Amino acid sequence: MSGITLDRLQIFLAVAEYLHFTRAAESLYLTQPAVSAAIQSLEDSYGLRLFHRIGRRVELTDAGRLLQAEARDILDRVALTERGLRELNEMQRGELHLGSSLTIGNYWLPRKIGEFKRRHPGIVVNCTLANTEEICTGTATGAFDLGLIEGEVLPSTQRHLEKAIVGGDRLVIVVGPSHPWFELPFVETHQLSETAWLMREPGSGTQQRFEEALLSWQVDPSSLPIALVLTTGEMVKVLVEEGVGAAAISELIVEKELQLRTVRAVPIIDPEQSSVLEIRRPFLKLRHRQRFQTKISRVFEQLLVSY
Amino acid sequence: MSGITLDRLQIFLAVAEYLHFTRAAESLYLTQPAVSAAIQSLEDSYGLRLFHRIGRRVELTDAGRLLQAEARDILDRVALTERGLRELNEMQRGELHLGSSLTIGNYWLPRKIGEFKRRHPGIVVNCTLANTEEICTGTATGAFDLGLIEGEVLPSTQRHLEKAIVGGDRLVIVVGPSHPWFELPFVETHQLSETAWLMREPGSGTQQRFEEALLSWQVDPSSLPIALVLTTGEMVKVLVEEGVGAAAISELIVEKELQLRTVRAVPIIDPEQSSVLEIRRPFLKLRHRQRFQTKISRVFEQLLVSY
DNA sequence: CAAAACCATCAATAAAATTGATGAGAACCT
DNA sequence: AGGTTCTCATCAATTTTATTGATGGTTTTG
Repeated sequence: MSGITLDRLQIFLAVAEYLHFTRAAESLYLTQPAVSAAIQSLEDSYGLRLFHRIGRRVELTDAGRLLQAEARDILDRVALTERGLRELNEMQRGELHLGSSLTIGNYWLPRKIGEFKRRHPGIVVNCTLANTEEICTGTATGAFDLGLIEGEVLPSTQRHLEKAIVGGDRLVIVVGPSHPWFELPFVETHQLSETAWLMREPGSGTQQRFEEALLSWQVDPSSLPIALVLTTGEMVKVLVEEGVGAAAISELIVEKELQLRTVRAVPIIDPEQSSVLEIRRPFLKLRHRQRFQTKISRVFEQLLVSY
Repeated sequence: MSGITLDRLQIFLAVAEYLHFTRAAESLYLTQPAVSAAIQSLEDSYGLRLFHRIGRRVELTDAGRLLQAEARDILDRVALTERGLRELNEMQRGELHLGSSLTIGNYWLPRKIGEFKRRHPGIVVNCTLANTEEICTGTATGAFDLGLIEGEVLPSTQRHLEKAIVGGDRLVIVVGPSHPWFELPFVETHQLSETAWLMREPGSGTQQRFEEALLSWQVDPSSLPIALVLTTGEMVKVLVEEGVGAAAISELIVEKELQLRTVRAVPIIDPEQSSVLEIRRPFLKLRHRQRFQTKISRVFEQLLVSY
């Protein structure tokens, strides 16, 4: 009895089109009285007539013509909105906000994103590279749908975040062609302090993991002669190629260089057990515990763990 | 259970505004479960979530933000349509939203509104006084049916607005009875710097126009000794009566005082041409270019330009 | 002038929204 | 920590609303 509803507008439009209550009713799979009632409630709400009932013919009044134009507009708008929501759900469009730490973002994630874009070209993927700390807080506050880090989760955000391993890499000890180790089949742990080292800065995940590994091999990290401290893996790589020293670096960063033999990954051997030592490092996927996850985010997550 | 309805959009918007189901329910005089049900049926219809439920906090999702914008648009449209229908009925009820700058609103518009109310007593006239900028944006966004300003149209809104001159006023130079100029037949432009001045603040339309006029008379505005800067014409008027100094002020504001001879409007003469100088200023009527104009608005507009 | 077409009306039914009460989970406050 | 409060989800019952099928009155048509 009260006011405009979308159903009534729909009915009104049908009547305005056919100028015929019964036919309009049929076209909407309704009965004729339902249509009459709908039109009447519109008319009663505003104290005017939308149709002239001239005998058994129906014509639009001025008010009816006004409403017809408006109703079309409104219903079009609603249809557009529905389509927008549906598309959002069916992943024909939408956004995915990723936050990733540097190594993952530069060397591991691009393939995943590429695959995702291939399957869902309509989705805009927005990937922010930052340090672990920023990825954790960003994921906790909702700036990112998913976060990817190599290191440990920032403790203050741990409560809000769910983590899972989605991959990993190895740190390898690399040297350039002019380095004495380049031709050696392997190096033993106690030899590590016999060369100059290129290091990442202390805060970096790579550096932390490397020192952790050294300790587990009973090597004192401070016994290694440090030639230079650099802030990106890129710089380390180039200087290793130049022969400035040895470095621990993600295998992902030097993949091409290893193929081209401009650097070599020297196996490290534990002399007591004669076993090859490896420095493995997990990649963590972070997600807010409670925040609702969009379908897009779920699908991407699926893709991350799939291979 | 199915699809969009206007009621549900209304409910959704309230929740999106308050980010609080219970408060949204109260604001609409509903119970909280009704609100929950409405939101859920929207969410279920499209298989997505509109709100993050994080603990006891509620946040909009991307989909929610999309819907919020659309819903506002749709409901605005519907409201406009409803108004249009009501007003079409007869001009016996309805609303007219005016936005006006201060001088016009206080001294010029009341007569117009009075005349309009005499002819159409059933129409509720709602007149908002604000500065030029707010009138422009309000008219552009549809908060006002018509806007009235003295100055220039805000550039960022110009695209949406249609302007027309509907009147104007003159700025007059006034002094109180104790002022030396009170008895002079006229004052020449070069004498203007020989008295203290009461000014409006720099942003005001009156002040802008006055300085513009001074420049056109080859008088440097900064050469005028400023006694006081005030934020309303009212205050300026009273202090001029007290003899504190001279001021440029709309003739409309001092109409009664001129009659009572508590202030005098001193003619300003260009000494070279011996001609009386005037500061005229147009009043502009603003209207949205595309938005549907109600009958009431059209009628009022007619009245504005009629005399 | 009868027959058909058409919309309005009505009582009965079906559907839907709304309510009030309750529960579960998280945040807040000692 | 532990109790309290806040908040949204859920549920059965109720009220409101929409729809139906049948019918009646009016106008057009043949």
